[in-house]
Amino acid sequence: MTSIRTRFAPSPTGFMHVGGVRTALFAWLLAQQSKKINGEGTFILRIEDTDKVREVEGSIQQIENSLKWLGISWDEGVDQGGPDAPYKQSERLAIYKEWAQRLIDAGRAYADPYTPAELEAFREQAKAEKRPFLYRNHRPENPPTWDGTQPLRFKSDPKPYQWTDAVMGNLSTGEDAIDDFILIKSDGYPTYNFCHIVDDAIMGVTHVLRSQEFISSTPKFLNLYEALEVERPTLATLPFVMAIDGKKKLGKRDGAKDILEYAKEGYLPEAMANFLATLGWNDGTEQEVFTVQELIDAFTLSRVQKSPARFDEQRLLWLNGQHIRALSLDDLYARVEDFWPVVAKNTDEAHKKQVLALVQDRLKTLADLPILTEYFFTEPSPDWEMVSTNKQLKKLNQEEIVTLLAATKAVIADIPESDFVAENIQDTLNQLLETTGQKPGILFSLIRLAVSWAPFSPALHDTLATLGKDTTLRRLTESIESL
RNA sequence: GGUCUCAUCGUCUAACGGUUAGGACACCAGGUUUUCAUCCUGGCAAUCGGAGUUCGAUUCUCCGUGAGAUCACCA
Repeated sequence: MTSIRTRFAPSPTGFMHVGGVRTALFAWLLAQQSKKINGEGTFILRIEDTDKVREVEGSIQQIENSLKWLGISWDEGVDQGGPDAPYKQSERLAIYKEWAQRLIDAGRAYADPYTPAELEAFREQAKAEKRPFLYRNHRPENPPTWDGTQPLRFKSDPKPYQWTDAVMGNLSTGEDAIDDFILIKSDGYPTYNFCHIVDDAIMGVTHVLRSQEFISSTPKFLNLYEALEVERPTLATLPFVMAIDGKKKLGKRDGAKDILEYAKEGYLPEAMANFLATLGWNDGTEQEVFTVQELIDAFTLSRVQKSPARFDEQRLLWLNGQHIRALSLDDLYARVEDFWPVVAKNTDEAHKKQVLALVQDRLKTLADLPILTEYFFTEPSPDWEMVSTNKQLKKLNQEEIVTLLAATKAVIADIPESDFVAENIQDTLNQLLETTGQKPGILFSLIRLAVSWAPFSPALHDTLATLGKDTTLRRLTESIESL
């Protein structure tokens, strides 16, 4: 494998959604793989800001933050430079002008003399005659010298194309797909169609990954590569990521979320990377859960799916749980810093870690932490409806409840402070089961509610051990008194 | 409308032309002495339709059908 150079080239028009991030991820994986195999591999972050109208303030920062969150770093790019700096297209206008001049000199570009109204008339005429509109059918015979105030058009060489796409396989089109498109707009900025090809050539990009919507523009690009006499990179067209319920491609207008929203919702970046990578790609084995390193090793363009995939949040949620459980306690602790319930604010690290260990298996997202742990940090309010609506406990009358809780208090109080650990508590409670003649479903459920007043909690003996002897006794007392 | 692309369980997918069409998510049932979750076991569930090629098509070809993309001085 030769050394791979890939790039991610977003336009700064807002936040990043999952579709865009997946394209970046695949390109990055390819570069990392190349780095690993032969020591060389480059991932470039280039900003395509040639549409000043659609540009959104702060987008570049947002894009960088999104990539960083996912663990994607770039070797060359806007904020850190590189051999082909600048990496912002609005700062490269002179380069595009120079390349455009080459095309003009070679007779492959000309000034567009028509007004927008005239163009519109051509279009309507074509529509009325039910034939496709092609600008080249109206190519002016003696175009004016280009002075930068008119758009500069590519003089295309229409012909059928056949090419191989690294994902889609063999593709072909007829000559109708080729037209005289605009290279440089009348505002002096180049179009995407032109400048991305120039930049990819200058930057030595070997693999161009982009989403499916560009597939029908590819023949135009092929035509331009020839006119520019530059080598064509490997083209890889990724299928769309579709909206969850609909059949439309996932876009900002169709409810696509900012990737950073998922961070706020408690998703792990490695889970998101795993999810995005396996959305439309698999390594041919039955492995479902991948670390980022495993993805780097296993990724191949040839195994990317040709058909669009739907964004399945259930699967993302499951993967997130898998990755949370794979974390060491210390690592998890570092990640949940912003997710503790506010009442845990002044709790010491040791206790928080103890609680965290108990709920690690129960977290689907980091944001589940408060509901799972709040009662460890603050006194819960007794809610006897939880007992009266419980299908096992509702048979108990008030007297029985008091008797059982009082008995529990007594045996708990008998455990020496220094022996108040899960194992001993379990033994004690098991004995209590025998002396009271109760089933675990009744006695344990009652105790669990009396000390936590939570809809669910970890194993009872673990919960009590973590609460500590004093707290356990206090809550039992409070619960009895509140009855 | 022109051009182009795609098509296996509800979803994500596996299957060098030969498999009882496999796995995962979700869902359902059972188990792990309370709950929730984890974990384990089992269950439900698919090759868009029609021709052809072949001893044999999920797989190759053609025609339909369905879905999507694109036809900008947006990227």
